Amino acid sequence: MSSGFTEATTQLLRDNGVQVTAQRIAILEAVKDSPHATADELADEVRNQIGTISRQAVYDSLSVLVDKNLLRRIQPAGSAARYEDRVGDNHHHMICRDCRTMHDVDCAVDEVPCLSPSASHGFEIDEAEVIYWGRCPACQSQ
Amino acid sequence: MSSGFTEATTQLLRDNGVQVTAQRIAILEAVKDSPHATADELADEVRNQIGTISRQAVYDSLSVLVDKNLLRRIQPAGSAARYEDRVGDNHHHMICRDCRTMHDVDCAVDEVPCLSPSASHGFEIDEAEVIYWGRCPACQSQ
DNA sequence: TCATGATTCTTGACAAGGTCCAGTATTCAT
DNA sequence: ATGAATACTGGACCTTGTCAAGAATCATGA
Repeated sequence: MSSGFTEATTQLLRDNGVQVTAQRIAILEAVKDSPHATADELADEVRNQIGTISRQAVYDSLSVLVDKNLLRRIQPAGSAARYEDRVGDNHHHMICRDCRTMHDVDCAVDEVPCLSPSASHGFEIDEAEVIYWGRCPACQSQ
Repeated sequence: MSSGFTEATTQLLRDNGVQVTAQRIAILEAVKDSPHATADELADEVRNQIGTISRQAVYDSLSVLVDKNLLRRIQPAGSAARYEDRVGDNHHHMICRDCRTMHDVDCAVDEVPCLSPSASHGFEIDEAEVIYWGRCPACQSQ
């Protein structure tokens, strides 16, 4: 948005060994501005900022940023992948079945139990993804 | 498969207010035979049993059966929807990042905590979906 | 500051997984 | 047995995402 933001974002990319391009800066800032947006929504937002971007560049940038752990990808059942910049903590999501609104939720039982299923079958588990499904207050009152 | 199975399946459909058709019986039995299969895989299996079925009928049947709670749909990131007939208990899944094998896992912390996020934001939660991501023993030893 | 090579972006084709629609066939209740 | 309700078929279509080849951009050393 402002050049101040852009500068910080540039530094963030550099610090993480990601080549700096206008597209990547714009994508990263778009995700910050609207967490839980889809690739398509982000593309639209970026076009408002820098005029134009190809679909492929959106997907490429998002992949790189997810790989470098600057973004997190969430892929709820029945909808396109969504992205957020809140990384490094073990938080989960709550999604409304009707309007698909997504909210962040802190880990229910304090991080460790989240990674401990009752029987691991020899699996080496690195992530426990939790999604709470239900109805948001707005949709309940209808 | 055998007519004995078919009869039981017929009854199950009737008991749940689902109109009985050859396609639905075949779908339901295919899911029993191969849990965690995709719609496409199930279609193939059904074709082996009853000769032919349209793609649409597969999707329609699966939707009805999921709605009536005779099947459960699981939609892990990066792969097509999968179906299982183990319904009514609160079990979760563990998926190998490499080979995508899916295993059932009983609820980690005993059902109740699973449905209790730390802050519900007014949501009325009806399901906590948990997916453990990691690597299966086979893929670890490579 | 500029040339240079490496990386990234654009464009267009393609694929998987689902959905929509109109017409036909089946099932169920009377 | 028959008609109304429901389900199935086949084909077109949409969305989300990937692949590939050439053009543009970025980072580095001189």
